[in-house]
Amino acid sequence: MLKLERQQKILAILNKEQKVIARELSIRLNVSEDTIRRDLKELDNQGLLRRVHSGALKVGPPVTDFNYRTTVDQMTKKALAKKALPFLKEDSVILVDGSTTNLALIEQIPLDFRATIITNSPPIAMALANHKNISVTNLGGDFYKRSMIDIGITTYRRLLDFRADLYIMGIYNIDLEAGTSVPTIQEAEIKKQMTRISTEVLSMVSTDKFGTVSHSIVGPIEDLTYLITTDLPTDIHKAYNQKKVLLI
Amino acid sequence: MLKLERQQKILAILNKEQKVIARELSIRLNVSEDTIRRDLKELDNQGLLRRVHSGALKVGPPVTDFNYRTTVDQMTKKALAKKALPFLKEDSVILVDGSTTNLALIEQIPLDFRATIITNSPPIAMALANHKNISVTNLGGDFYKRSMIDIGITTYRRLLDFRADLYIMGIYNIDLEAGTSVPTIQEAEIKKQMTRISTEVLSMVSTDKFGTVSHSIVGPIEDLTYLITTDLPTDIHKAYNQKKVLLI
DNA sequence: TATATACATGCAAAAACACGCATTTTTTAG
DNA sequence: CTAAAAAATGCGTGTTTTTGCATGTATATA
Repeated sequence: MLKLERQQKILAILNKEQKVIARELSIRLNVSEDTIRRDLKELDNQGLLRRVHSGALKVGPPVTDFNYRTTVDQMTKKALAKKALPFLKEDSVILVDGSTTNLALIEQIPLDFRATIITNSPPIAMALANHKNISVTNLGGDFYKRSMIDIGITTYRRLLDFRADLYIMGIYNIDLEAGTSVPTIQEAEIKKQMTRISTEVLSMVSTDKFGTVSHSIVGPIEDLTYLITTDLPTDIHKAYNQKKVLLI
Repeated sequence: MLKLERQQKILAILNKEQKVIARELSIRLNVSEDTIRRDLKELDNQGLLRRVHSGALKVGPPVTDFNYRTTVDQMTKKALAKKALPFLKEDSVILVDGSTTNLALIEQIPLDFRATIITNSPPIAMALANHKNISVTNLGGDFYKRSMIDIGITTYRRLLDFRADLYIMGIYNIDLEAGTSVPTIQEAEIKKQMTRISTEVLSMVSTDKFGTVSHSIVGPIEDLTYLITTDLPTDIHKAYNQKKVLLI
């Protein structure tokens, strides 16, 4: 059986049964569990399913999915946010895209902080409702519910009207060679453009995302000005220090 | 059963029943209490529920004063929403602006309803996250936090690109002679434009808003196609029936 | 205070997993 | 059509995750 054909079948089964179990699939499709695991990993990178221990789940519904996207717990996110906070300069223009980690950062911003924030993420705009001195601009566009962000052509074109001092990029996957990547091409395009119009780029990354690659490439590591991490193994730390990115 | 699947089930149960008890869950989900406890701990770390002795409680959405701006109680809003719902046609393009009453309506829409919804209200977009058959477009613009809507020139200009079958207008003030009005001129301009590009206009109004006027006029009563009300005094009812608006 | 219940911790077994490597299959180039 | 290259697959090995249980501790309720 062809690889692609098999993966289609997996998706079909998943669509019907809401979940799949690796061991079961290896029997039903007459291949080894390793092959199934490899398939599931690829499909997960393409955002077509959600890989979990022993199998995979159908993607969505969006709200739960949005909450569950990262396996990282609130503690890690808060730690990252705390380290990133000093890089937000008062009275600057900050571009923020959607991710639960970015949301955690936004929630840490002092209530009297002065800045202009541009975002394509409605949850992030709403989280800033109580900050009197932050003016918020929503980019708008086609609302992509799974990530709770606006994407598409109109979002892209709106970006042409802006310049930002700092872009806080939400990271799905990061790899030393491949750079940063995301499951959908629309998201990748938006992130590329956001990078282009910003002087500096900051990203917060939890350890488990290192060395993972997804379907659509956003850009090389060099695009990042600051890379905020916690508990990074020394070998990875060394490797990234070669690149011209400020590792925090 | 897959771990994540189980955790999703716990959240679903919690969402329905407001609280869960560890011992109960271990029976309902066929796992040991230890496993349930571990699940609850993880979910608590992710901030998805609040762990308490013997079980867990539902964690409400973060409260903003936006939720309580209007004096009208949730009951009235739900009653209005129920009356308005039949006017939403499947497969139509619906323009919705921000208001707590409109939000209540959106929340009543069946999960499988098919439509295109355009809005300048992030909360409304987010409320539609679970409706698979509704495509949502965010207008974007300057985020006006007090009303949680996007306003300003860019919002206005984005509206030039759209046509809608129905515009659901949030009402601040309504008066027989003065028509509908809002506190800020920006909101008025947006509402005017939304009216222009829509075939029909629907508004839900609670009794206390009748006979009130605000700073910026949106338009005459005749602009409204449908006016949804409850418990309207007969004298007001009669007066409005003179105008060519369908009073419900 | 007494007693049952809930809890944290450590441990062990089973299952699932990642990784390297050899083998097979498919694709590409000549 | 054939040979080389690339990709996909399966297997062995060691590691990680998940789960349930046993033990001792903490907490609630009468």
